[in-house]
Amino acid sequence: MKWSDLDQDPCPVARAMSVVGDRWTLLILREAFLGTLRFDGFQDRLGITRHLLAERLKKLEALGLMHRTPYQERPLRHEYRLTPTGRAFGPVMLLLVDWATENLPSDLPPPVRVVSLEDGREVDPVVVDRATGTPLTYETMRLRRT
Amino acid sequence: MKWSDLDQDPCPVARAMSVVGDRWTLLILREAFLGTLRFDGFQDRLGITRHLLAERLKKLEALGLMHRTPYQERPLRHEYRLTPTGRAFGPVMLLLVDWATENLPSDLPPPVRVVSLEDGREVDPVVVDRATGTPLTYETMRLRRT
DNA sequence: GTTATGGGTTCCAAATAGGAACTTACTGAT
DNA sequence: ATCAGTAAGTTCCTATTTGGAACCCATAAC
Repeated sequence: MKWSDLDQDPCPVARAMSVVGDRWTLLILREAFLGTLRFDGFQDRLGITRHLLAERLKKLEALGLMHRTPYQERPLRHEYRLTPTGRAFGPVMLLLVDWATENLPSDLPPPVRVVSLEDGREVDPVVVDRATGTPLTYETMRLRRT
Repeated sequence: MKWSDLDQDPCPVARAMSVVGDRWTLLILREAFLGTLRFDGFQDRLGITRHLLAERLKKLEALGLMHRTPYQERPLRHEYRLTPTGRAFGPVMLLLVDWATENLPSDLPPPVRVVSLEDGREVDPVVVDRATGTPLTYETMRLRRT
């Protein structure tokens, strides 16, 4: 299997990995969700090399998670924003944060949290089935080959 | 930032990336959720090199997502199973599958799906707040630096 | 004794990542 | 007019990871 063709794989897990399986990409998305818009903003926050940052942003644009739009001309400068596809990744990011917080221990307090826009309180996510409302966990569901 | 220290980072997104940010690891977890138990089972299914598979399994064991137990002695042979931490990754995997299916198009039908153990029907996941039941999307929540 | 099975390790080439300097196109200050 | 600064990259070179194949070991089966 070639890494570069992973985004064409029929398996959604493989296509998801073409996004989150690249070094740095998840952190770039974190910054985007936190409101970072510009190339140097990502670079300063993450300490990623400019070279890789340019590549990752290009790939995220190609995959449709981010888009680049000019915020000024002369000199031409662009900003990077999440597309609807990128924003739809929000719940996945939330679940990743929740899972890592609960399952990969750290002695330092987390420098980010997810808050409700309604009341500003930290959210406590649970995945349920849309139709029945049943919580979906390893105990109530299975991945199956079709 | 050193890649090898990512699992010690105070940010849960960084710690999550230490799991899903390695090449192959998400696919290894997919196979584990599908029921694969043995080294050669993973290797046959994925076409990963034995070298990398051994490394990834070691890392997943070290991070606490999988554990290795003997299923026979003479000759000693082990199988790999998800730990509670690994099984807790189930809802994240489910959300990743759902997001990729909806947002990263493929012309071929997906070779896996997630079904309910109760009625066998394909699940339709939605993330809600445990206390209020409010759906959690980009429109109702934000990641914040603390 | 030879072949097969399961679970690895070793070796080397190829691809990817990291670090630093360089480039382009301006703006604003001296 | 020159110099420093800003924003967004690109280039070059080295270090680390990955990919591919072969090799190793213990045992069982033919």
